[in-house]
Amino acid sequence: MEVPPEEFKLPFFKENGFERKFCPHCKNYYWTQDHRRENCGDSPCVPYSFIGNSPMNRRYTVKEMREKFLSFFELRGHKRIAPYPVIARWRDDLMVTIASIVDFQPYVTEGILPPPANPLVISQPCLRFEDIDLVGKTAGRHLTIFEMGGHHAFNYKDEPQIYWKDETVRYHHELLTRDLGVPSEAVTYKEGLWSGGGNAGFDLEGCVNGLEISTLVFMMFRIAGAKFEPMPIQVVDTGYGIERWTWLSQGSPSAFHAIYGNLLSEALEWVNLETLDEETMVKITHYLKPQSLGARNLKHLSEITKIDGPLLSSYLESLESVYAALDHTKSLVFILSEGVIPSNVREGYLARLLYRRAFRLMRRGGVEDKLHELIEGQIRLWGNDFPQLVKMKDEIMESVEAEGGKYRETLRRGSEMVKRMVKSKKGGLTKDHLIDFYDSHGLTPEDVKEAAHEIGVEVPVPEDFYTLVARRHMNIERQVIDEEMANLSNKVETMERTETLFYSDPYLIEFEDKVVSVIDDEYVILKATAFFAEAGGQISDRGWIIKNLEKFPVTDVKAVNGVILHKVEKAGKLKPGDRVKGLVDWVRRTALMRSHTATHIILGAARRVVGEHAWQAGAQKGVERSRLDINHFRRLSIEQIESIERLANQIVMEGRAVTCKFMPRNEAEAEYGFRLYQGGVVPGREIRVVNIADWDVEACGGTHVRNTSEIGLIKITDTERVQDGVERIIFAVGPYAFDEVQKRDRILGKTAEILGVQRDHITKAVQEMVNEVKSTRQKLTVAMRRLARLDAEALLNRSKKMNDLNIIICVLEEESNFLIEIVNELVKQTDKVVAVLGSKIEPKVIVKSGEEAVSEGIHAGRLASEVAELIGGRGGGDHRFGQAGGGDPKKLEKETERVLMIIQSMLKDP
RNA sequence: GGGCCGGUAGAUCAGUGGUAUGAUCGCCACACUUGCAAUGUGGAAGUCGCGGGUUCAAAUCCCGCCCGGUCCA
Repeated sequence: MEVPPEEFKLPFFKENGFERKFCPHCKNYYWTQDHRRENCGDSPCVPYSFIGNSPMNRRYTVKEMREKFLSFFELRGHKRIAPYPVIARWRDDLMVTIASIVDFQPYVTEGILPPPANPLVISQPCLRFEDIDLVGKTAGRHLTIFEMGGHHAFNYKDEPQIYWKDETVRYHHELLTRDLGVPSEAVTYKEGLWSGGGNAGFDLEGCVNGLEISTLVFMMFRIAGAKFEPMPIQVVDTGYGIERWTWLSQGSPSAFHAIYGNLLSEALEWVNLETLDEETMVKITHYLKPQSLGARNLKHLSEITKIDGPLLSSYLESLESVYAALDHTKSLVFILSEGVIPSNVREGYLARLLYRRAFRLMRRGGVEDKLHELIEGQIRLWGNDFPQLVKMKDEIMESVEAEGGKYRETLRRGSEMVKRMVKSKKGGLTKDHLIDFYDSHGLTPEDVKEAAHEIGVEVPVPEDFYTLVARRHMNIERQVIDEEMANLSNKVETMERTETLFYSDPYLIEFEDKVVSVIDDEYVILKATAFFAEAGGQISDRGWIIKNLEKFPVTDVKAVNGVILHKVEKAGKLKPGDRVKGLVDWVRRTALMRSHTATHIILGAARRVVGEHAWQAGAQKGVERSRLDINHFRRLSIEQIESIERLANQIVMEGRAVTCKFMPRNEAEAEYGFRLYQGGVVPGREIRVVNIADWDVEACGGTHVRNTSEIGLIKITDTERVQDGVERIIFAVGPYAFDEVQKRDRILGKTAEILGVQRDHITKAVQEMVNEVKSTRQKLTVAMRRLARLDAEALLNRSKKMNDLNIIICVLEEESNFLIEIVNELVKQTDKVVAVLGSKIEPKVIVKSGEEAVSEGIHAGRLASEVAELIGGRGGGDHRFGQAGGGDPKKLEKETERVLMIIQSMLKDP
């Protein structure tokens, strides 16, 4: 979409002599006061000119710049808002907070909720992974984590405007030029279109001396599929890159110098780069590009820095690595501080990706042992401004240790695999092998190269490696649409929402009502209902709808767009307007209420036992069994499980009050924080908050008991690892928990009875018995072998002679396994033997040819095949050993002569 | 959530339809040694992840499940 030429004809530009010009490099329009200017002022159209030459009036740290920004807008009527988490748990369309406006989407931007203040100002840590490959290569223009300073104004129709384009640009210009001293002519405003998080609008990008420092978005569209629709409100959505402003103020060789200060110096020392003086770094900065430096550029840079080519190359690589490692570890600590566990799914994968990349970057310089020190350094550096980091420090470090162990294990296993592969493949490794190693085993081409190098084999790495990997992953996304739900959704579109009696009184069993509608002779809709529809992992109620004296079983209950549908047997007999009675299956419902409250209690207990990172990763509340999945980086130990169980039951015994109430989303978040969203995103302006006194608070739409004592008993029956980083706790409640305890007791009792020992001695008795069985099995094997030897001797004595070979053909009353033992014993005694042994017990014939017999031409497999034909079966094998089956081995007795003839014919002429 | 790789002795793994005489490390015993280590000799150790199917015959082929790893959203 093109920016309309009139879009930014602002009074501010006119008053101050700004002119709209066209940038021939990037083909964008921009506004400037400098009439001789020939470019938009953003890189790469123009090189950085602020490095070593800051246009600002003093140097700022990130903290100072953030404060400068926030207080500037505070003084101008904006309310300062605390930052939101970097993991966007309140959204189901985004994993991470990519911009400050994300905090207010979609409820505020859709006009459903009021903003926390209007206008407001915030400095929001944001994560972006699109350009992760460029981090470090561009001196800090690309980062995975940055703070976005945003001042936002929300303008509603029919209400006085807070402010819009003109005032936004005035604020920006004032802060930049008057407060920070940047010459007004140095500032350009480039026109563009920004979209993200479901909204879009035209924008102006503020640039100074080659650096884009802000994006001023005037959000007025909602993105619906491929179309832009107007939004109900107009939102000033600004993004000030706090780190870039800081960089600009310092004019330092890279943004990393400005952001990390001493932590960067420390890291540079690790890789012996502390000797690089600032002047040299500045020279180098201009050569840091996304693409690798060509030979000519390298030569040129080598001349101006007076550093040897190869040495310079290694400096550049180390510098990029240190830069990127700093960025990645900062991202990592922010993500981990919010309870994310590195794993192979969703946000866990982002944490793993960051850890592994950082590890590899550090390893390039041989300093991967310093990685955890660097991570601690990040917590120290940012902990003052973001106390969550300090609070979670121990958990972060523990999680990092666990992840480090896993990665080292992956590398160890991988390098062994590479070495084996290299040894077995004489032709060397191909591109496909490299891709396989990466895709299936997490080894980068560098890892493979290194492992192969250790055993003296060189592996070429293709330039376009990651493109090849990406190509392999290109496939069409399949979209599964629930047709039934879509169909129902259409049919209830115009209906009123059903009144939810189960919220006003969760203990209501029986109610009277009128049928509103019947859909497809299957679903009955009432005006109000006490039947709970499946939601939040709680399965639906069952029960009956009664008309006159006829009972109609309710087999399922669904909620579609707030309309509750009762799936009723023989629903066709019910008509709109019928007076009916609803009766909820109370045994089932009580069990579900107990399970649901118990789930919250166990989650609270798990958090206290394993740590704050124990977020709910999923849950299902059933009648007999329920389960709760939690985030954790290790298997739960027996002790931890017992502690969780003990704590949970303590809460049950204490009889704590459980309250459920609807609260405005803003208030609930302010009071309880984002931990509310354990069960995932909860839609709506008002959310239902379930509070177990001083134990656990969650946004939840389920039915709960009024007091924890009603649960009676919680028994954890099992835990399992659902996937990396997720532990599943399976439990039973109330009578089902009691049943479970009795059942276990019964099993123990029965076991003790069978063993004939007291319960306390079961373990010992079983151990002894297992030992006994093992030794008996050994003795049996020995005895069988001895028997087989005796049989072998006897058979050999009765054998027929052919040439110098002993021929044995007979049918025995033995299983084929034992026949195999016999023939093995036979060849131990002489290699001049051919044996064809049939079994009377199963349809099997075993054929064995001793080594001497083999060399004389007897092929056991072929013999087995021919014998099989005689007895009506099939068979085969190799030259030493054959077996046949399927026919009747007893026929062998009558066919002895024929078998002898076959053997005769196989013999080579002497 | 999807793709890919894997599951065989305590550990790491060979084993592409025909007897698990499996390999290395570790373990045990004995020998050598003042002792340890090293070495030598011998030995123990396996429901081939689970369930079905195909076949005369399956660790091996097919299907389903479970578990682990890994890449990508």
